[in-house]
Amino acid sequence: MVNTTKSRASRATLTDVAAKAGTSASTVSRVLHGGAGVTDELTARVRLAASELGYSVNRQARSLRRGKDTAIGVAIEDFTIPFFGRVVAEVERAAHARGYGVVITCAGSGRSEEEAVEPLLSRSVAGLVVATGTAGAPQGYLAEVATELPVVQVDAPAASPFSDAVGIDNETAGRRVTEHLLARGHRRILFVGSGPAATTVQLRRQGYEAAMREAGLEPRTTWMGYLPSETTERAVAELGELTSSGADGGGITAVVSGVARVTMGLASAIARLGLRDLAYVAIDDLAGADAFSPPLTVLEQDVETIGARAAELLFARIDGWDGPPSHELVPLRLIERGSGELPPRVLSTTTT
Amino acid sequence: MVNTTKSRASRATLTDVAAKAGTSASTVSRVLHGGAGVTDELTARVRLAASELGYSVNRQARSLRRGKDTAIGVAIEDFTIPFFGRVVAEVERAAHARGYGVVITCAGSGRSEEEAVEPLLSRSVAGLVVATGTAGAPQGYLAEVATELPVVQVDAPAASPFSDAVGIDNETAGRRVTEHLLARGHRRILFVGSGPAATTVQLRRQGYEAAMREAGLEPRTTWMGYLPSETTERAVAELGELTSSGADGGGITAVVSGVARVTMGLASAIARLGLRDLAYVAIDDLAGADAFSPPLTVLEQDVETIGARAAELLFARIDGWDGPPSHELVPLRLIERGSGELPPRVLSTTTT
DNA sequence: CGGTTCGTTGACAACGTTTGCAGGATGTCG
DNA sequence: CGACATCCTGCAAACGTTGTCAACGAACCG
Repeated sequence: MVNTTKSRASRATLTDVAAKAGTSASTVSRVLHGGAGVTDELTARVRLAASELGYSVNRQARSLRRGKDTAIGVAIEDFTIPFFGRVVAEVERAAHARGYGVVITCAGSGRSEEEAVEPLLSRSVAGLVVATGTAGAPQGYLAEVATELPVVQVDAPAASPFSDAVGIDNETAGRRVTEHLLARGHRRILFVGSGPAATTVQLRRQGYEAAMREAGLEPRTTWMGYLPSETTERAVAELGELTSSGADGGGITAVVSGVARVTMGLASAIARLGLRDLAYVAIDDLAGADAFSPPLTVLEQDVETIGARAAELLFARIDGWDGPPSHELVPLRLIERGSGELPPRVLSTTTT
Repeated sequence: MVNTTKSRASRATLTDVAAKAGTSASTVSRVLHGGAGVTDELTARVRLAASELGYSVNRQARSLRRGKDTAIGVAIEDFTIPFFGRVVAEVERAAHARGYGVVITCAGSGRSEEEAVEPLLSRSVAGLVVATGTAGAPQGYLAEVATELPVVQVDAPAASPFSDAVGIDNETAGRRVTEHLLARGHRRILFVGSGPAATTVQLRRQGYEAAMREAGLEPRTTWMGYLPSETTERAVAELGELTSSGADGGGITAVVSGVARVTMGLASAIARLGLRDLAYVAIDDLAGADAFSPPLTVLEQDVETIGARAAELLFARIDGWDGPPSHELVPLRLIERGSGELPPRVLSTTTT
């Protein structure tokens, strides 16, 4: 009763609840968290007092005492990319279900790994989900962090000796889309990536190249910009030439987009250039892919499963599981919508 | 030196630094945070010791002591929606620049406002960015929170008496896209929204209706699903009928998409139905809008500015600014890409 | 040369929670 | 009826930081 006036100003504390229930803070803590070993009658009294005061735990104090926060950290390369947003959504859902908070940080755009992750570590997060796969290889610092803290990498370019990872088999992805086009008779297929720095894209390209070489064909790769507009401009400038008969005896008849980032711009360029007979397959699904004409054939990765598995692995580690580092691969699904099933364009100089 | 072995196991503490520098924790705190009133020589010694030990502050302890965390909370309706991802990116950038962390929570999908925000409040965040505008009106709980804590609402349906808000003028948005179509001769224009519950969409519809009535025309509204696939199915079923001559003497010749959520599905349906002469304008820009055929005319809101201003307002409040609640409106920009500039379709029963 | 003032530093308490430990009460068995 | 075990509860310390307060030394002025 003595605290009633005060507790209006700020949040009610354990001591407030204890006073109201006529007991001690320790017991209140036990009732609300520990659970066991308290009389039913007292438990009820404490519960009542707590709910009347609208008590909820002060997590700073708890974390300070325990040395670990009931929160996980999520480091994302770029929040504006839909892939990462979907990962965040899944991870947040899992965390919330377990009473964990989610602290985020952006790991892209020139920040060092250390600079990006420090705000998370200084909060003693219980674990880390790191999704910077398209940015580059994991650096030394993250390995160091992983020795003290569970870390799960999403969309990691390769298995890590120091942390769990969830993602797709990027090389297989590159291979599958290429084989899809090869099976439909395409021979001159162009691979488009966002830039040589992104290791996941490099792996996808390796799959593409392997498939091409096995078919006795010459791979051809080009890089386009980070932003859709950059990609579009570049693609408009390049695609016109590339699709017409080239020096090597014929223009390309099909394009593989190696990463979502360039898919949009490429599609714009193809539409703008009126290349209606150019086959087009993209790795990563895209909202609105079936609004294109023709609707876009994509190799979809199950982002929700990736996010969910990442969270599951992380919480297993937090709960003390101590198996060897695992690298989970999530199945891919090719969605045939039309653009990837176009036959090779008949060359302008030949039959009918 | 005595702490060296220990500090390898966990993070170095103020006391560790103090011991190494041969001074007290208070002084180290002053050097590293307070700044003033310490000898240059001692300051240097402390700095050296801190960097050698790789010290970084334990924010739980600081927050516990200060009563406020150097972190802000961000409540988002749905992380998979690009709009919110972009807001998060901007807010995170601003927070990081000021040394603040960002704790996120999802406020959608059946969670009560209280349930969503509690994990943030129990961390004593210094302020809140709430972006749930498309979900519904702010409820009482948030108003209560806002009395104790700076709150900025993003994409808020209306000005709030209890918190700052940043967004667009939704009614004007609805009006502008409608007038754009009216100016091109359209008379039978359909407004499509995601559902009557979203108040921002309701406001946009009011703008649409006002413009229509002022032109002496009858507004027509329909609601479509949350997911693109739902919208597509519904739209395919409805649009065919609506665009052919109807009971009122003619089918619709133009469509307004009231919110990004349905734009994609609508575009898919239009493409699938082959309605090439149906004019189409959407509120909210969309990645890939210019890959559609014809490229999609949109009324774009400057999401980056919205996010940045939200952060600025919030930090101004955190710094103690105490002006009246403001409701900032961010300018809109109509991007004519083609789909909105199509002339009214000639009715199948008439001339030529 | 003594007194006062200022500048610099360290000791200490407190933030709210958790948890080991001890103490008290109750019940049971010898 | 006494002793011992069991169960429940409260006390107190600790987590790392910050900020108040006092103390110490030096410098300056009278």
